[in-house]
Amino acid sequence: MKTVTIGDVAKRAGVSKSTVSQYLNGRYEYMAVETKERIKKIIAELDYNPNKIARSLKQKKTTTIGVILANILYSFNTKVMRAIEDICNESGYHVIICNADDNPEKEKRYIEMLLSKQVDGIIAMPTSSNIELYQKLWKRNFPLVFIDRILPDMKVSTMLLDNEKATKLCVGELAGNGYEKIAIMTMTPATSTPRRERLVGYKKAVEEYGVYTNGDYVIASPIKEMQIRLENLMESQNRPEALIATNDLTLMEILKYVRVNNLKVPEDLALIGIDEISFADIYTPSLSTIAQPTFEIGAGAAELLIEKINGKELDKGNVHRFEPELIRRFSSVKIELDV
Amino acid sequence: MKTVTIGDVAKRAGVSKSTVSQYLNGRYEYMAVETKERIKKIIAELDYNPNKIARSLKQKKTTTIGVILANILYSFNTKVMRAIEDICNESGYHVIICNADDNPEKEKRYIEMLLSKQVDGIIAMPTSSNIELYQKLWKRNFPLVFIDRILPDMKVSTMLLDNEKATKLCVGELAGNGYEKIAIMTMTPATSTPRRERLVGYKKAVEEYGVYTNGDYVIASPIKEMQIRLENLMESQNRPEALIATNDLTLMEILKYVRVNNLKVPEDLALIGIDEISFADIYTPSLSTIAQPTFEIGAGAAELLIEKINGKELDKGNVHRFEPELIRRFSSVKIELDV
DNA sequence: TTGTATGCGTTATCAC
DNA sequence: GTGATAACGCATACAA
Repeated sequence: MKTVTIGDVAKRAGVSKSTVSQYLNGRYEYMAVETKERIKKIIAELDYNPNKIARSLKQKKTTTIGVILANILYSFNTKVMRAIEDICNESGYHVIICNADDNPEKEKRYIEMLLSKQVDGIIAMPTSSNIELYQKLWKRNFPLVFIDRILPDMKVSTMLLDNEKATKLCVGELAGNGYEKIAIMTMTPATSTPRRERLVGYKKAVEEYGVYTNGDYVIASPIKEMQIRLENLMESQNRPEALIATNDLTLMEILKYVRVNNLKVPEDLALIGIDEISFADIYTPSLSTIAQPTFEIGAGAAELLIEKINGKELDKGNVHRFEPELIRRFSSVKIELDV
Repeated sequence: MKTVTIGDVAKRAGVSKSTVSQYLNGRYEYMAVETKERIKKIIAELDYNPNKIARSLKQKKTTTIGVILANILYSFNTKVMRAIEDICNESGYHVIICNADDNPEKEKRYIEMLLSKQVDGIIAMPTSSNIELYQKLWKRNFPLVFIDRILPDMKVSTMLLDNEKATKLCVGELAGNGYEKIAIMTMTPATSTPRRERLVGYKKAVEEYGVYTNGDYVIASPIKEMQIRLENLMESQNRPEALIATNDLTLMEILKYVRVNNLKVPEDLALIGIDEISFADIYTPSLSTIAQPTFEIGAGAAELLIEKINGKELDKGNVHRFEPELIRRFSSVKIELDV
């Protein structure tokens, strides 16, 4: 598979490399129609495909970006990724995917590899352990957009849900349906931006709506311990009537518990979860959720990044909050009569 | 952000570019320990990061591969992607993600862009409309591995499920539980490899197990028409006792129908689906499924591609079949007594 | 309108 | 042990 270069095309067409280059870059203005046609023909004949690596070297532009996220298997990330790729494809960018697994070492290696590959920009859901590295990029004015997480001490443009509002919607929905004892469950570590903010939103909302809460009603736990924590909660004398799941994985755990213990939803326990899950409409009862505008978040990040790459610095490190949307179904409703 | 090059390091260290290059590539053999240390220090000082684009140009190797799939949002694809990226990361490869949406035009553009970017190899779930293009690559001996779909007239290494066996397992499980009227539902177009093979498997198995079937029991339909088709099927006088969903999306549609019509599973309709869905264990009743070894398929494709890139052509275009696994739960069981 | 020369940052081949 | 120099394939002044 010996590669055919611009030189081969030039020779065969009896013109110089520059002329072919002109042709390739659409600068037909000062070109004879016949040369144009000849070059076109030869290119087809030789099946010539320009080497973008060489082009990138010269132009210092790769039309490639890197996306660093925890794990593409998580639904939010999958959707965000798809949105990013869509926008990038429209604009002629390629995207390199990096699953950093919230592992700072891995994240660091990815960042360095991406830079070394001269990507034009990076979109990341950053861990908080590579702050200096990101800070370096940011200071160099390297195109950078964060998703879902805010890092201290640097104003990098960030796209994320209005997390406080999301939990506020949860509490509001449950309170509005007459539930007064509302607990919340979240994954640990509870230090990442969304988890932290969602808890804050809960606390504020509980106060605002005047519903009951106590320390035991806020459960932050690793996935594996959730069943035990749920058991403790539900067997306490002050058991809640309703439970908020701060993300899809947590909701799944709660549903497992519900199933094993044969609880009736919402009679025994009303539920609402942040993140729209695939089976919300299929489950019985259907599950009320707070949907994130995942597509908008991903697309927004990609659009902004591309603007930055193109030097249109319309955004100087703002935090962009996206609206959560309550999708009311039946797991959060108050059932007065037996059905 | 003026970039620091190997030349800067060389100058500052008082050596030549060649020596720095040697250092970078770990050829310390003939290098004085002190030069080595000096270079090391300078590199740290200058925060030098080698430009892999330049390196790629010279070496004709980008350590990047492209993955072309229909849509990362589909669960099978997400998992396969994650597996590929894992293996690639271990081996120092980067992966560019391409959502072709089963659109031949898009697919073609992606292939050309990837080649133009000099990727070292491509993993694809190909449409059948770019056969000539793939054939060209294959003839050039360009590293290429397919997943999930077999294309005629070229022996490209392909990783996919033993699809016939998958539906055979479905029929076997249902028949073994005493169901005798077993229908199957698949998405159209039913021409892609897995859909075609799964139908074949069904037909063979129905014969083998001697259970009843007829033309109406094989439903191939676009997603949007499935509700109507299901209604027709279930309201016919010869309604099936059990239904096989050939993939997760189809199963979702069936579950919607079940919910709307308040059917009892498995009493009114037993179910089993190919693809392990996230809520199989949470749904009531739990859902029997045939799991694909998605991780193994993705990892296998990546490993083989990397071997090919490295010229270890251990595999000459074989078709690798992966074993489906029956996960028996309750939607396929025969209930004799009321519970 | 087209050609020549040079550089992009690196590696490879030889000398020294 | 180390250095000079020529590629890699393309783009861009500037010349013609």
